[in-house]
Amino acid sequence: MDTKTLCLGVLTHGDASGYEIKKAFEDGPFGHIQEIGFGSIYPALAQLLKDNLVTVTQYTQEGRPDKKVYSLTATGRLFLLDALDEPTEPDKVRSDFLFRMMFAHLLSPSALEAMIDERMAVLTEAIAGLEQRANSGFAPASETFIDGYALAIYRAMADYIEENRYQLVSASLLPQRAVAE
Amino acid sequence: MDTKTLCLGVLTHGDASGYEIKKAFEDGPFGHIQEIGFGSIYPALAQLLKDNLVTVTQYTQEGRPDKKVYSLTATGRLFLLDALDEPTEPDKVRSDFLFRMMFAHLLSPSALEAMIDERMAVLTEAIAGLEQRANSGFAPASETFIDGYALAIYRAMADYIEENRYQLVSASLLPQRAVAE
DNA sequence: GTGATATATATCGTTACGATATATTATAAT
DNA sequence: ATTATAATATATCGTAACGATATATATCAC
Repeated sequence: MDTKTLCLGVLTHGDASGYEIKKAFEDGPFGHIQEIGFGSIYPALAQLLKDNLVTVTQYTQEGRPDKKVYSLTATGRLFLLDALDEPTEPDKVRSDFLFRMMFAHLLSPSALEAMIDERMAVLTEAIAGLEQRANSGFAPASETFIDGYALAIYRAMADYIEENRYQLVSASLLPQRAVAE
Repeated sequence: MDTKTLCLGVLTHGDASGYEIKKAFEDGPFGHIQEIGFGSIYPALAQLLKDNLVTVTQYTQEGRPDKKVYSLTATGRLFLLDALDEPTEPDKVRSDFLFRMMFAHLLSPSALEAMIDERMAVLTEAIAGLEQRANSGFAPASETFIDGYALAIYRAMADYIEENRYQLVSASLLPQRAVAE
């Protein structure tokens, strides 16, 4: 799923600027699907415009910079529908945290504990945020489903780490063979 | 965590070729951390060699292509240790599946069911593989921890989808407003 | 008042990704 | 028996994405 298709997806929820599309992938309804940066969004929007999959209207704002609001065209909508019909790619994960845990035996116990504590803090905060959102107002079925999915995963992560962290910490307390050899 | 550091990480487990490094990120101990392709690995190894973080020995094999086996240098090991000491980046996820679930209301019920069934099949297979590996032999604490972590997440995903899929399917049965408007 | 956060777009160099090419052997299927 | 596929092994190349940076203003907290 490339950035262009991702942008088209957000635009089905209503017209938006590049900045607003980014926000949708941060805290908004697309927040747990993936992250995208401005360096991907603006070139993608320029390309979509060239291909007539979106149109743009420029709004002059007082105080703030001009806003370019993009709208989906009929062709754009069909393009998205076609993309949705293609085979689903497997999920892609990259966990800097897990990579570090792979080298628990090379870390000092205190450094390791600090990493795990930091990770737990991030998870606890994410869980609290999702719980709050779940109890506040109405959302479309898809958003409720995805928020619940993310919540279930974060809880599973936090529970697992809390119950098994001692395994890594004891490995860290052993003589650091890999460094010594 | 860039590809170069990822490669150095694998090499702490012993000398390896580019091909073997890729395998380590497929089924091996690094399997649940992230994916990397040859297009990333070979240029990374060339760069590491240039920077004297690894050395290479070429083995002429009968039948098979020549094998270039890379070894970590002392400098390379220090480089990895320094990288491990830097702030941990947040996990990055990109889920083509969740993106599609966001548009459940635009899909036909049968297409949606097929996507969910396919996803469940992938998860069930991953869970079975991890359960088998958990009951077969001894592994370092870090690998046991990471496999258990992955297993906990896959189970949480499968359980959640099985219990909440009806929410999406009923949304799909409603008139497709977005297309009709 | 000073620094941080939010709004808003854009570019640019480096990285990474995905597809493809090449070559051989072992195994599986028809 | 023959054909196809998977596995072993390296490498490149065009495209896509990422991360940092630049620019500009307003609000908000300390």
